[in-house]
Amino acid sequence: MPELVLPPRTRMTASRRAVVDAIGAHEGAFTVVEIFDVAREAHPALGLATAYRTVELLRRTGSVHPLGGGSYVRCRPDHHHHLVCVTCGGVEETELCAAPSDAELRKRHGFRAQGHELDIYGVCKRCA
Amino acid sequence: MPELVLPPRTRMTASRRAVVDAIGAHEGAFTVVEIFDVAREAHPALGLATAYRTVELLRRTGSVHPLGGGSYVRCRPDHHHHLVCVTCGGVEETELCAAPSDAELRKRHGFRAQGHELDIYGVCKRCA
DNA sequence: ATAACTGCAAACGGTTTGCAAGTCT
DNA sequence: AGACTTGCAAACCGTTTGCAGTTAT
Repeated sequence: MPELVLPPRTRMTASRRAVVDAIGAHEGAFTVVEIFDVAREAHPALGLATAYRTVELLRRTGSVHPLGGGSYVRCRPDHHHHLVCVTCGGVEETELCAAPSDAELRKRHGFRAQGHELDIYGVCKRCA
Repeated sequence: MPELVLPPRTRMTASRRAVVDAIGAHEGAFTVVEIFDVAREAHPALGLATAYRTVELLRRTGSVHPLGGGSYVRCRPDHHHHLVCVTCGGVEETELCAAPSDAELRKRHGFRAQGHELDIYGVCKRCA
């Protein structure tokens, strides 16, 4: 289970607890607004700006990863991808990640995604 | 070479030509604003809204694919991904696609992406 | 002739920011 | 006390839309 960690010198307050717990309980990709709606049930005074700020803190520690289009996923320790150089054959790892959203896969294919593997082909820095 | 095709009942005008040509000449991922800037050199009267509308037309025919975060790629005919069911082992294809942007890979890793392969694992519709 | 298309400017919606009040240590 | 955090509302910015004039077929 990946941990959801805040950066140093930050406090775990009731507002942040609500946001972190909502993310921890969520399956698959999420948007800040989705998390906000859930977190507000536990902590009705929560403001949307605080939800955005808390997700940003989690992103800084690498606890969550933006997929683009406003959606995020919790990062898993074993979740990384490969940059394969077509010139020298070298393989490098990257934590950069993007994949079709769970919602889109569900809607278009009835498919419930659990994880993915991504290999990117191109020319590495040394060969460029 | 993937074709850039407009939907039926649409006209190929000078404005659209400029946008389509700019996309055709572009390598890798692009944003609408980037394409707009290039297309406007060929057709200075071009409006930003028309650039957005034209990219949307190309998306409808599957000629380009949104990656999220506002960036797009031209779709290639051989560019599709796999949905692998962890229950029955079946493999389904999808045209849904997302990958880290070329710009991000370049900035973070000095890597020049050319293509990628993506396998998504989960539970298919029949097994759900 | 007429349905499609255009640029413009205003509207929109998600995200960020400034700030004065409140809270944790 | 003092740094950190909050919710609010205003600002921001990329994108979409309404519209009156123009163009392709």
